Amino acid sequence: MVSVRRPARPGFTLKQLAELAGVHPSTVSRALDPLKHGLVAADVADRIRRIAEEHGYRRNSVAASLRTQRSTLVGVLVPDIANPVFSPIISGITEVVRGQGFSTIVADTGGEADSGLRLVDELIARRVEGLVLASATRNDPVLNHCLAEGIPVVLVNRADDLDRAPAVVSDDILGMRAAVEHLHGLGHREIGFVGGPERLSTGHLRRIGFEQGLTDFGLAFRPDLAVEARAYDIEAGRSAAVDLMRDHPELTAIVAGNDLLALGTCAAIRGRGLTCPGDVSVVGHNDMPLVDLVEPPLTTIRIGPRQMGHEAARMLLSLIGGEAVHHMRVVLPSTLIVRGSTAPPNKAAQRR
Amino acid sequence: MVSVRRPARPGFTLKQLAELAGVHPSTVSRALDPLKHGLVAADVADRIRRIAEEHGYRRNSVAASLRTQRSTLVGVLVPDIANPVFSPIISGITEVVRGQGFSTIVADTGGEADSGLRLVDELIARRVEGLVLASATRNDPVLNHCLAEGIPVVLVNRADDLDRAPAVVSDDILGMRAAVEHLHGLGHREIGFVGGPERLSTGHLRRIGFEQGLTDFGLAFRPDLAVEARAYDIEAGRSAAVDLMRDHPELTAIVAGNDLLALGTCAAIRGRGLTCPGDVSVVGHNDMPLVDLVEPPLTTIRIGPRQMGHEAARMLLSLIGGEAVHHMRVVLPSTLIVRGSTAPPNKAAQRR
DNA sequence: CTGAAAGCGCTTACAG
DNA sequence: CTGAAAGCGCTTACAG
Repeated sequence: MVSVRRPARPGFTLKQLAELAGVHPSTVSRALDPLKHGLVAADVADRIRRIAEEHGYRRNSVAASLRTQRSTLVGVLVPDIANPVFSPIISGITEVVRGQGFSTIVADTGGEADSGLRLVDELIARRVEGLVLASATRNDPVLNHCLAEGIPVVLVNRADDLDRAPAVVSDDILGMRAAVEHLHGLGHREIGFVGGPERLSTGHLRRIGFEQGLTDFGLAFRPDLAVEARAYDIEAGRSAAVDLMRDHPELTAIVAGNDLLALGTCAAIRGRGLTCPGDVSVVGHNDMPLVDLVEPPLTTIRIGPRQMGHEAARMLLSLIGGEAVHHMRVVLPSTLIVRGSTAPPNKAAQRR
Repeated sequence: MVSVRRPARPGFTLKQLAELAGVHPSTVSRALDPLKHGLVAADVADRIRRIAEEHGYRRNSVAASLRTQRSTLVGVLVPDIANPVFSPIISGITEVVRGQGFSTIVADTGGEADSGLRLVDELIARRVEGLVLASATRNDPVLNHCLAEGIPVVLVNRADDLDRAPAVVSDDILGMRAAVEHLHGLGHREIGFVGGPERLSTGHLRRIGFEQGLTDFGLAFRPDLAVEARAYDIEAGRSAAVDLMRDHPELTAIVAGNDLLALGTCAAIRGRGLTCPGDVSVVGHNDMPLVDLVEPPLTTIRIGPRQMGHEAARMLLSLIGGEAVHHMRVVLPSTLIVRGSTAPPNKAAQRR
């Protein structure tokens, strides 16, 4: 069972503990520090720890932080904590930094740069030792600010255009090429793209990947085959897909920039009185929870958000430790997961 | 556009700023404190702020915290940050406390009491001023610990059996009664329950609500009509529903303790070669994202997790401010959302 | 192995 | 309106 500690005695400080133990505060400090209690005679250290326990001593890490100039705190900025892509990233980061005694402060920018800047200032005032930005745009004012402040910073899921900070991302380009390859293999030749915002590296690179995919298989790319949704959500995806299919009724397949855009695309397909995958196949990206249970179950590109968090945290800890980071962009592989939203093209649809 | 501040000068302290301005540090402290700069001559205050800006002064809130004995930090414990029920709760809490200058540290217990205790100790060492527990069981060791430590604490989503701490929850009982009412109205008379763990207030109260629902409509409750899933996830729901339907093939409807259990129940129904809602209707709880898009779209009870977060944060701030809290349990209403997973009973099914 | 001293960077009650 | 002093609770280089 769970051991319940002696209740805290409010205002019981290290100094008082030292008096009780009949030693100097510095000895108490050493005895209580796992890295230093070797410097103290074993019996003394034991006695101090026993008294600390009996009296419910609680170390004040605010005071320790001020003295050591280290907060053992890292900040994480996400554009939307409720977006299921970010929660495993956050967990992954926390898991790794906890191992080094760090805690994580998570802040939600709501996707707004102004709010991001305010939050970063607040985190800096709290002396966080480093920052992970999951919210970065391709040229991010918040990243500019962090760089100007000289605080260790790592990007995750999204990268900077100029690689001014290390980033851990999934292979956006290869993922979308795999999507096109899959559709081409099924026999599709008229393939469109509903992408995320171009100001985000994921929006930009996944579109590039789509284009490369077409080229890989000798299909002509024309700019109007790719539309840009104004946000990564279902409604923006639906709206963009409506436009795309209005201009391109010949399409038998659509690659989407993420799963929510894909779900919006499915809605747009139904809105035209068509079916997915009967008339139009759809591929998403991310493999977020429950997309295996929607109708039709979504074919998508699975990424490893938790691993991205792990890797980003490891890089941040290196940076904090003053080590050089050797890779400015760590690209994790992703996998095509084939489900029910893709099928060979319907001949009738092709004649439409 | 976004204004970029002068870069921080590392190690530039209030004392140095005071020297530059030719005033005493205490005057700088006052000039920079929005609540106190009225105490300083306007021209002096302006000059100080200008110099602070020019030199990239950054207040060290660690030092301020030590001096004032206030961290303006609150902690939030969740059992699983990746569970979409908790993200809006976290957002809601953060939104409210930010307004009072607080930041939020989120910690993920993974549902384990030991881990929760460790995390709470860490948060207390960081001198968080209060804690929101979204992870509480009906008799929670972590809550015991917080109570023993005397730290302000509020529960959210889940309550303590003895109401030893204020809690903000949705109306678990009424929600499940509404589910039964809906099914009864469709004509169902053989209704079962797949509930969450009884050690959680949601698991316990929703089952009670189910039982009351049966009684409301003159249907006999027998204990074996309700099974307990070992966790709030799809697989546990499936497994529990398999057992329930094996023992009760006559059921034409199943109420589930949350949406994931409901999705598991749907899987179990398909596993028996039956259909939902053709053979068995299913009702969930929470209305989590995407359950409107699964097949069949889930009939469920919608709660307001963000509002729960708001309310919990307001209560915590009151507690921190030393005010009395008048309601030990704030119960927010929930709403039945009817979708495709419920339909009138199939006569053939009833004869099975 | 232990102690004495200094100091991390702020804020605030007190005095003038 | 401003200054001087004290102190929040730790840690660590230095001395012995």
